[in-house]
Amino acid sequence: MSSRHPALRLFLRRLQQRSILNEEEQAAILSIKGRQAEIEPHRDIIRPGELTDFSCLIVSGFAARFGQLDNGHRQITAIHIAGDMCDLYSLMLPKVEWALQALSARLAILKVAHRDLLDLVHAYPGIAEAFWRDCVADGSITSQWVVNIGRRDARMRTAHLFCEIGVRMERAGLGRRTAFPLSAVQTQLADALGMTPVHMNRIIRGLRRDNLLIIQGRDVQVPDWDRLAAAGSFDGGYLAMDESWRLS
Amino acid sequence: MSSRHPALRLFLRRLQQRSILNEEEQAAILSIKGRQAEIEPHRDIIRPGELTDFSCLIVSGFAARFGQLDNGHRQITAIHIAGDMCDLYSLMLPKVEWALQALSARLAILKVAHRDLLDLVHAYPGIAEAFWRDCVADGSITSQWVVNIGRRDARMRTAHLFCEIGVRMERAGLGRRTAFPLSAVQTQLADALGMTPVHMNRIIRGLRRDNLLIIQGRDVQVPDWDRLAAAGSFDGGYLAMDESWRLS
DNA sequence: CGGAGTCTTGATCCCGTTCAAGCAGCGTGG
DNA sequence: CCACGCTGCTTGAACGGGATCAAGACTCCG
Repeated sequence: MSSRHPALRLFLRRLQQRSILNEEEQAAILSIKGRQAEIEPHRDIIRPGELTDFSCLIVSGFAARFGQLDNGHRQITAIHIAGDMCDLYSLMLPKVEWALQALSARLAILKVAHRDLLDLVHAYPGIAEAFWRDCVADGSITSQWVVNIGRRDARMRTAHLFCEIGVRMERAGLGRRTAFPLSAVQTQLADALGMTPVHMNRIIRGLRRDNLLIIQGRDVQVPDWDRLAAAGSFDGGYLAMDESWRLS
Repeated sequence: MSSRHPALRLFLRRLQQRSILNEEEQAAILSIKGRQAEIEPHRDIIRPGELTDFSCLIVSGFAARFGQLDNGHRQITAIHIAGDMCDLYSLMLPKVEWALQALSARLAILKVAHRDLLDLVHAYPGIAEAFWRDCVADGSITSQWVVNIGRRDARMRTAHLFCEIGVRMERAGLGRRTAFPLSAVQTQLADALGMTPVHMNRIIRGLRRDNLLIIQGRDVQVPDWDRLAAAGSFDGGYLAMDESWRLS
């Protein structure tokens, strides 16, 4: 049990980038109660087919939403960073269809009961709208992934993903878009981009050779943002994170 | 101006498949006012970058959400059928990032002012939740598309898409999953599945040769549903259309 | 020191693209 | 009535991006 958990500040900050919340609503968000848990890598937080009664706020680390195929292949459909309430949608559709899994070692989450979230939603219309809006933004990102995987070649795809993560990390206050931590192995990036680990490796090597990316252990650096953005023809509008949203 | 428009009945039916609405809320949905319009094919209903103040309820025909790339390539990220309020998400993020376009000739829509929808949302919490839930379901479908395009080969992908459309048409009361109208040309299906029109043609020919699909003009028939579903390893759970959702 | 996981590299193969052309249906206009 | 042009469907041939198979190298850790 914890109140005013640091992750709640991140979460509130996230919501406020897209929605306006009054004092009372802000306080209500910050007083959300949850149970913290550490998740080991490759361990499912949520298994598809289950009926859930909680959502997961990421405290630190990375998590991903997985789709799984009969033949054992997996496809990541979303990557979540600290401050994301990564399965907020399960509040509306508690029978989840997607596995949620730690991307990296050292994933810490805060499990928040649906009951508590629903109470918030019913008591504060502004919070309901903010949650709804965040679910829509999540969908916008997923749509962009469809475009990315469907119509861009491997190199563009990869550059685009690094741009997206960079911008999201920066806006979350977890780094700069040109320098941020990313603890995901190449196999997982491949699963996110719909390609094989071998090819993922070659593409990343290429990006490093061309000095578009510098990757050292868990740290990513972008020497020249504009060139990387051009290589991925990245336009962050779909992230719905600039101020133009702030109209009720 | 119209009230109790037939499309509103479809829309209400859609909402009620996922959410519980009381009498008053049902009546409120049915009394939504809108301006009907006929859209020509290849004409944008909504252009990306615009600020919208209305949403589109499809009366008849098909519409699609498009992502566009610098090189002119397009990727469809969602297909909408009659009864879909196809850009409900713009209610929360009025600055749209996606083009919305007629997929077929003979698309009729009902333009509904955001103002009216927001009034409904504020007056009836049940409607707000139903709208929110539908946005989440839309996101679930988009996630499935990521899996489909990212990890399935062309034949599976195609079979999967036909299964999805079949089930959605059936649930909307617009046909049976084994026999439904679909007015989309092969080029557009290719844009939805991230492939070239030429290859799309070959795959469809293959499915017809194997008697998995019968396509005559605008009508699709599925001689053996189970075989088609197997060919696409289709499991409709992600559509969130069975009754298990009906818990508030 | 051995083993597991990750990164790296090479060789070969194939699914899907690309380029190109022919064909069928259909509305339009001479 | 046929010629035409347009749009969508179909087919062939050749190419290439990414997959697949296989093995070696590095790092971390027990």
